[in-house]
Amino acid sequence: MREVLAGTVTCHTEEELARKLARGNPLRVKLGVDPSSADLHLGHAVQLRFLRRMQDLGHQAVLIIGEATAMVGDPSGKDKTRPQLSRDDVRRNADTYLAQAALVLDMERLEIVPNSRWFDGMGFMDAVRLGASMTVARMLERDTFATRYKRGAPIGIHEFIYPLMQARDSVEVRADMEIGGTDQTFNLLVGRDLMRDAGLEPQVCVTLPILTGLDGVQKMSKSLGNAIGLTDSPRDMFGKAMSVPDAQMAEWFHLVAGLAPERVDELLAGSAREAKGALARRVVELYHGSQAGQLAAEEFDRIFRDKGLPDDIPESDLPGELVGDDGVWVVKALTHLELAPSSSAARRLIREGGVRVDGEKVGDEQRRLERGANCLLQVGKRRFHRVRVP
RNA sequence: GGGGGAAUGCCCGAGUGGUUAAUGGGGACGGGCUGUAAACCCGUUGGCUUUGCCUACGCAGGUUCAAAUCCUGCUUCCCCCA
Repeated sequence: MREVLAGTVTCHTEEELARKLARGNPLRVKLGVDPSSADLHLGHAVQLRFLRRMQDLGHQAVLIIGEATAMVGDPSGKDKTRPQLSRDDVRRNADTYLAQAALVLDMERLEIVPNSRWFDGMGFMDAVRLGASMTVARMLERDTFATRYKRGAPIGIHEFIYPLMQARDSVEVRADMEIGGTDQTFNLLVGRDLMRDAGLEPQVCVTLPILTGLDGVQKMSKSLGNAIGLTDSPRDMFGKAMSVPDAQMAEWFHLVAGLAPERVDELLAGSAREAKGALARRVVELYHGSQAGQLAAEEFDRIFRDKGLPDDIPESDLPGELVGDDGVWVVKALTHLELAPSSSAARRLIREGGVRVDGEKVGDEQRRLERGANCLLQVGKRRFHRVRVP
């Protein structure tokens, strides 16, 4: 029991969990994921890691791929309506999603179920019946709906359906436990109601903490640009982890590092710089192996402490059409390489002294790279690109 | 079904006929400081080979020498009444 609940926020209810565990059968632990975006980040990993722990404790993990629900869009924690995705988007996302989940879960012992399996077959009247199991008043109790309603922001009817669909999944897979972030509490609890209605023993609902993003303020989310993706390169992971605010370190250690609590206390008691280095290294190790962690740490020191160069600077040849008699205009090179979004922006960067060629600041917006040159472009402190001019 | 209000740049939000890519804040980016932290300081933040030109204030038209600002229609959202 203690092992199961370590690191969780709430559990509805602990008594029921104890009862289920006491029977000695493996629990069916459900996690629903909406492949609304293809990339998983450390925030998702908090839940995946919990699921993995349950697997290691001998329980059956059930991963629901929300093919149907993703097309509706989960209103949780959103202050506006989410876009609805097409089936193709969803399918495509689901594949990459699973590949990334494999970084954490034991895929051999994972039950993967798309919820389109039952929703595709449902008729309109079935959906109406599903709707009858919930009241508007209860929906409006929800924080996200309440605030949106009060503020006069739109709420689509389909958004009321979402929790019911998620709950229906629990009935279909006969979940013993469903896990989710704390923002999922309501959705998880609806699952209990529907299971009871269906004559099943209600699932236990376990909520997990929501990881704060790199900005230290908002929850980690790709669209907010404050996320570390599970497939980020070791260097990016390390660098991003180093930029986590100090105040967030303890949280990150607990939620993403998976280190022994004594070790965490020890690190936090020491120098902040060292502790964060250990955290960053740990993150890389988890997803790229211990050697990568070591290398990333060394490289980081070299680039940022010793102001050196990274190992693998991307290289490319500039296309011939950019080359004039006097070579390639730096501004064009920057936009072509996507080191700047537009040539106006590239000019600005030059003006601000943020562009270097072979380590030297470019002072002239008209600066060219000579024909046949092979030089190192740098934008800001961390973006490098080596180019050959034909 | 009737009445009223709103729509501005990445976001929030000023601006209600004329020195204007459009006050302010947030975010982001660049520079300085540093531990790629925080705090702080400075700068930038529509596009274009940029003394200039082009495109922008929901969409489409119109009035005017001149419109984000006025008029008409449309779209979307909100509120009140039914």
